Amino acid sequence: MTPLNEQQLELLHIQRIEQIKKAALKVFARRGIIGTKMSMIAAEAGISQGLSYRYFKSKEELFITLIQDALEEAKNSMEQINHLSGTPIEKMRTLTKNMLEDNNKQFFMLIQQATASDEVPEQAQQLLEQFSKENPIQLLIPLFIEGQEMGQFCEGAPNKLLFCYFSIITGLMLQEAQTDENYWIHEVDLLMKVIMK
Amino acid sequence: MTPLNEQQLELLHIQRIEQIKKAALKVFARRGIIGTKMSMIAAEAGISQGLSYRYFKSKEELFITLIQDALEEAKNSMEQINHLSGTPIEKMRTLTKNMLEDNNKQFFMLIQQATASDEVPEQAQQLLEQFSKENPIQLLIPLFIEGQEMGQFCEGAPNKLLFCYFSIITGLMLQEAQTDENYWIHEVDLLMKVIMK
Amino acid sequence: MTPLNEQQLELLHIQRIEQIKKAALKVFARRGIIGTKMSMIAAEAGISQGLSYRYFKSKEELFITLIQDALEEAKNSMEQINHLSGTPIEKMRTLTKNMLEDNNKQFFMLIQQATASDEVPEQAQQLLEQFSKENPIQLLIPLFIEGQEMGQFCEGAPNKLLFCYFSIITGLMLQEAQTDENYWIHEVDLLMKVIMK
Amino acid sequence: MTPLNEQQLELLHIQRIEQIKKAALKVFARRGIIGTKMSMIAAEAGISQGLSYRYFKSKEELFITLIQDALEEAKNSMEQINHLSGTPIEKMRTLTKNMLEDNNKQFFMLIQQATASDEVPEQAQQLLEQFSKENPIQLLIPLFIEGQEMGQFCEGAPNKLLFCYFSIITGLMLQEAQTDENYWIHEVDLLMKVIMK
DNA sequence: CATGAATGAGAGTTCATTCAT
DNA sequence: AATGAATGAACTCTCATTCAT
Repeated sequence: MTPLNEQQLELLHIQRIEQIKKAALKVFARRGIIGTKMSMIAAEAGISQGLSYRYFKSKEELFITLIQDALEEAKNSMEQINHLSGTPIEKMRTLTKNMLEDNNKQFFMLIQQATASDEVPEQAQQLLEQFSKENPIQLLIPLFIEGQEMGQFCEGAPNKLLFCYFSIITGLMLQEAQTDENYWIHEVDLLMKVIMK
Repeated sequence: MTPLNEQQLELLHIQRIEQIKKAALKVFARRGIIGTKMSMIAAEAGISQGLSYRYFKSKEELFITLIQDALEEAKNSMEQINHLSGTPIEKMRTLTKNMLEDNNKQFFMLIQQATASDEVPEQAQQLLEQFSKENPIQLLIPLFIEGQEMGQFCEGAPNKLLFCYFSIITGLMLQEAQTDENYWIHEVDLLMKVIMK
Repeated sequence: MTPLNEQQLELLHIQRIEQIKKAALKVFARRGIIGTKMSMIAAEAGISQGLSYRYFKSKEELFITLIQDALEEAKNSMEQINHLSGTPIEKMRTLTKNMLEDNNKQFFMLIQQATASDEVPEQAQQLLEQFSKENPIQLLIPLFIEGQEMGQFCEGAPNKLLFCYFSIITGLMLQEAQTDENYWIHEVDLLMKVIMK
Repeated sequence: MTPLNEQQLELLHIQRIEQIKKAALKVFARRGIIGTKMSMIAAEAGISQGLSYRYFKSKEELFITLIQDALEEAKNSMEQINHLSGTPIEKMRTLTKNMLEDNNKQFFMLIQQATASDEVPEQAQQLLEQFSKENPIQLLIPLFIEGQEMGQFCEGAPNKLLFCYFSIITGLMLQEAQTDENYWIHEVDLLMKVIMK
């Protein structure tokens, strides 16, 4: 039993946190905060019931942490789109595929669960509202205008079109969430019809 | 010696049931079956906690009853569309507006909540599966084909287009569900873009 | 609607009380005070749920009243035995048959239920204790001694024999209570073996 | 890293179950299933309200388990009587003393409570009915006949005599149940008079 | 007087969180 | 650090009692 040095302990600590967060994300995304029992997360992570509490003060804190991650991830996705190369359509297609990917889908679902429920912790509520105010979706507007000017995208107020576009994504994910399938990732072009000419 | 006659009692009975169902629908639609406490429904209906149990054996039974109503309503909407007059586009527009109306929106949300959750009562589960099998959405396919033949609707497999179309509706409702606004009902035409040429 | 005069009202009042007491006795005797719902008594009496409360302040009061009646009845049975004619054995046989009769059986069961349960109202508890102290069973002791002197009854401490005798009665009633039969009333002599030579 | 090894945990688990069953038996035997609150059992066992639910799914399951134990115990008592040595009278005397012992008395009372109540869980009902059908009391009949042939027991249909005999036991226990005394265990011979010549 | 709808306190049960080991 | 047993607040549901009609 050689004691581990500080660095190794630190590493283990981080790994544990990630392990728990990953398990929690999977369960929260599917079942929401109320529908999720701490025992489910523990089972999913393969640890004991009490252990999560060494790393997160409460179920709420764990949920809030994940919401933060999810919003950050969402923001990143939006920001990075402008660094891609290609036409507006190609960029949107890439973004769409990215969102429908498994990992991001869980983040997306988590946000959806949180947005749709009245049961989210106060602080998560605030993060969501702040996100909604910052509205990173706005970051896509220049891209949209460019697309419209190029004649690729259809006419209309860009923010409305975008809102509509994200509604499809949301709706599809909810359907898919039940089936564990990844059908629509192959039908991206159909989804994009709503914004294309 | 009964102060009220049978007819009056029967009427009051029905009114109470409707009152409770209305309150329950509102809360269930927003919060799902687990997130909803019977005390919330009672408060919403302006009655005491115990009273609901004179009219519904349990929270589950109340929920199942509402799911039944919602599915019936959905089926009716689909069936009646063919009795409308007008072009396929006009018919779809009517259906869409109908769905986005407040009352139907709540039914829609309820079904969404039930479909998305693992915690629904067995019987509700079965009703949803049966509905899914019957797939009343199929009723719209002839309309779609007609629209495509008339050149109003875009090409593509009708069932995919329909699925996509309902995903938008779902997504929009979820967004709106939080705000109690009725914004998109005014933007029906934008939503229909996805199915139109 | 000729108004009834005071006497008639008084009569109705008494009849109602008897009606409720009779129904309550039947249900209490079988199910005990906790196992009995006021709605059961109402149903048995063929009246509405609320009506009992015009005649008895509470379920407890109704129960206590019946305990009083039962104890009184028991005392009477014991007292009257000495006014009967016949040998000690004949007297005991008469008493036994009397107890096993349907109406008295219910009183007996009620007392048994009350004695055996910890849930009886305070006041009922006191009545039972007082009865136990007065011990009307003692009234039978002279009869017993007479029987022993006549060589009809077996030897032994009369109070022990009596206690044992009543235990048989109790036990039999409990068995019969389940079956609604009146079997043992025909086997009185077997029961009496315990006290006879 | 588990502080206790598996064996120790297993042992603690069994001890807890026994602790809860013992407390529950004591309370159920006195108050029946309805009259018993889970909080009473918890208090009697010196544990918190929720803990019982780690070991028994519900109050009903706990009750059923105890009924099973009680019936098993009863059956064993009957079966073992034939393995004893001695005359029929001596055997019955042993059985009687055994039944009046404290632990068995509680089992007996539990069965009595369950038989007398309409509120027992379905499964407990079935166990009781099955026991009643198997009728282990029949096991005593050969002993009885032997006793009659030896001239120790009185004449008469053995099953009637046995029923009568058990009624005394039942009745006595009910009396004693209130007092926590063990008086009659010293007066076994008096009880046996009913079956003896 | 009589009804039965309505109330609300209290019981059974679950589960987030704590704690002994 | 890790386990899982133990706690107790909070939720669903029942039923004695009250009250409008």
